[in-house]
Amino acid sequence: MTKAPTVYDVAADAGVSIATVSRVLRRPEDVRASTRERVMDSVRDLGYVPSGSARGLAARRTGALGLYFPGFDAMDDMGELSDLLADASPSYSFVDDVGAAPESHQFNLYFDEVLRGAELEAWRRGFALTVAVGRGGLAADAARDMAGRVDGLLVLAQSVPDAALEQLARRIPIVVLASAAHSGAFDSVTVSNHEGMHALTAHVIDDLGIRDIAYVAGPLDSPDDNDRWAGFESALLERGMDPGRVRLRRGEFTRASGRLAGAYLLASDAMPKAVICANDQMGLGVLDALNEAGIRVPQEVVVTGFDGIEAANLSSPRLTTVHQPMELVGRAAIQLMQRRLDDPEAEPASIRLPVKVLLRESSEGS
Amino acid sequence: MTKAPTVYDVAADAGVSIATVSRVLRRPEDVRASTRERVMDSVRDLGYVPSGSARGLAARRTGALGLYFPGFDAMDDMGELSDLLADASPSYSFVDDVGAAPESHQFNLYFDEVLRGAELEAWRRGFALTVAVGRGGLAADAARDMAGRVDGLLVLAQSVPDAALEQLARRIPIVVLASAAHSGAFDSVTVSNHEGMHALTAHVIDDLGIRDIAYVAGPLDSPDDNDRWAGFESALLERGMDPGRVRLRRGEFTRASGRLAGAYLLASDAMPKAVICANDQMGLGVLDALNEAGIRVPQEVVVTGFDGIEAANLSSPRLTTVHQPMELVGRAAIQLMQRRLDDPEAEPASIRLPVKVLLRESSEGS
DNA sequence: CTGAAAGCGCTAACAA
DNA sequence: TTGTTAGCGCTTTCAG
Repeated sequence: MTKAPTVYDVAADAGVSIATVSRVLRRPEDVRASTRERVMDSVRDLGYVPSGSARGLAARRTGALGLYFPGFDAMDDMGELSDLLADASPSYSFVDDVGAAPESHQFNLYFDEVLRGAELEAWRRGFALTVAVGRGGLAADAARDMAGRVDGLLVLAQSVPDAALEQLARRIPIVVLASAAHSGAFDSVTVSNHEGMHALTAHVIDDLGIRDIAYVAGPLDSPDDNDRWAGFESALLERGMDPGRVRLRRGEFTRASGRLAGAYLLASDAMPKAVICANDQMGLGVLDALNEAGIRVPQEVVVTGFDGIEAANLSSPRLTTVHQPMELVGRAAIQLMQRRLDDPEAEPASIRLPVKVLLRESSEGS
Repeated sequence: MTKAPTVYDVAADAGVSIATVSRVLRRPEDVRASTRERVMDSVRDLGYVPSGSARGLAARRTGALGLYFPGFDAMDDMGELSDLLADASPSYSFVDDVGAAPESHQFNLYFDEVLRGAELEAWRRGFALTVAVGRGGLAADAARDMAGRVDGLLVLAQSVPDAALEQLARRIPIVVLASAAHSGAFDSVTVSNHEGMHALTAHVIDDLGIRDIAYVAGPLDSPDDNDRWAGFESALLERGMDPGRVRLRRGEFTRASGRLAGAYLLASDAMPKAVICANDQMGLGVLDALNEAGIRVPQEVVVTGFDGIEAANLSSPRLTTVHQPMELVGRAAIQLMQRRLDDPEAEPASIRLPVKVLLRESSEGS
């Protein structure tokens, strides 16, 4: 790390001007082959690495896109680095984990997959991807900082205050994920929550012939939850059923709250023939409660989830669910961003991605 | 997106010099309160967002760290954006998923968790995190591009050719993840693969009293696999057992290859009393094979994995395994980076993180 | 095809 | 405490 070589060093070494060095790197075909090779040799010899900052400043584009998410749960603090370096801790330990059943936070999975899709698509288009996860009340600041270093920002719905978002939008393009709310102002990507739940509900009623249904909803302030309920509701209404008479439990989108909901239903006079849950975690929780009570799924009760997380595929019975293409959400968002970067004047567009109803053992059983 | 305001605009609006604007943003306490407020008002009014590039260029630090990983599996191509915008596709579809059992790629999980840890720790220290996943042969180029835009680079072992890495190291600090190979030259973070496997093996032999053991290894070129085998081997040697006589199967770290290994063992004359696998995926595959054959685990055969992925916690029976703290790997790497940034002359350090042997139903059963 | 020169927007001495 | 003034390293006309 002596002193990073610059265009000047390369130019001097190759006996050309800095403009030529720049050209060789950006538009090689505009430079005579012999010159180009001379420059490339110098680049290699000196170990030249172009400064992203300088390039970004001069070209007025950073070549990076940003992905901003609201925060995860708080995490355990880890030991200080000094301890680790001192090798003070044992290199392994035993844990009696028999009977345990830790819960992974659903939000992480969502983030992971969206990120993966965004990263892939960004890479294919030659962008770097910078990620940030907001914590506490500094969302606006963090987002602003990020906005200063990227060419465009992908933001998960509700992770940044609206006012701040509009401010940022004056500087760089914004694409909002998982929210049609802003659809007038921003490009956005959503999934067919409503349609998916509607289709699943219709299947349960029409194909399985079940009309005695309980619904396990999520938090009131979740747009996803609202959309899903609306899809459920409309399916009932279309069939002349009264949504108001459905046994409704509200959970926190967690497995624990699903288990609670399941317990509640078990304690009631009669179990419904189907329990439709607003997400997989809660569906798995209901499954837990039912399994423990010895109720057979799906013979006695059908259970369904929503999201299509991996765990829903590993439960017994495997959980029927509606899969949302999280990875595609990330990819589509980048595509939208590219479009806007290419044509800043385009009308704000909204992509709604299709979902897949995955019929599995928790509803289709013998 | 009319025209992004700059320090000059803010300065003019607030009636101060650009230096003062800069100060208000960087070291607010060096500016008189009244002035500071005047500037802040202008910042707000104009919607000023500092340019990361300009800042990075002038300060010679970008405030970002990079995380570079080797590529995932190829991904399906998605429809073109135009199709999605045209809303040509149905908003949902049904899939008969009964009996299916898709496999998720273990590597993704690893990446996700390391990333999460790195992001958290970076954020706490005021760094942005830029991620890149290498594909194909362009690893060196991608890494170089990244190196130009960050203050330090975290690189997963073997994701970048050694020669390229050394070149980059002349420009910015490098921290290598999951490899002690480079330990002389770079800061690095590893986990106690050897010790973990050793401890697990010792448990099987000493506590469970099993000496008839089969081993399912991973690919030959995996450093992780080598370390784990070495741990296994040493445990045997210490007890006067001959590793050469162990039934050894080599898999691809995938569930499918584990299932194959299981089938092979089933077809042999006599099943061993324990099958120790070099990772969880293969352990789960072995479990699959045994379950299908009606062999009781752990009563007839004990099965163990390595990694501690979520799926190993959801299988039946739940898989005994050695958990590696992937999230901590990410966090520790950032801590090491910080240390080097603070003191470029420090000796290269290597952190080895402890693992946890998780004893679960696949080994501890009644 | 190549060179000269003018910035890009900000930070950091150094003065005042 | 605040202003002046150099650059930071690169891209990009515009000439030649």
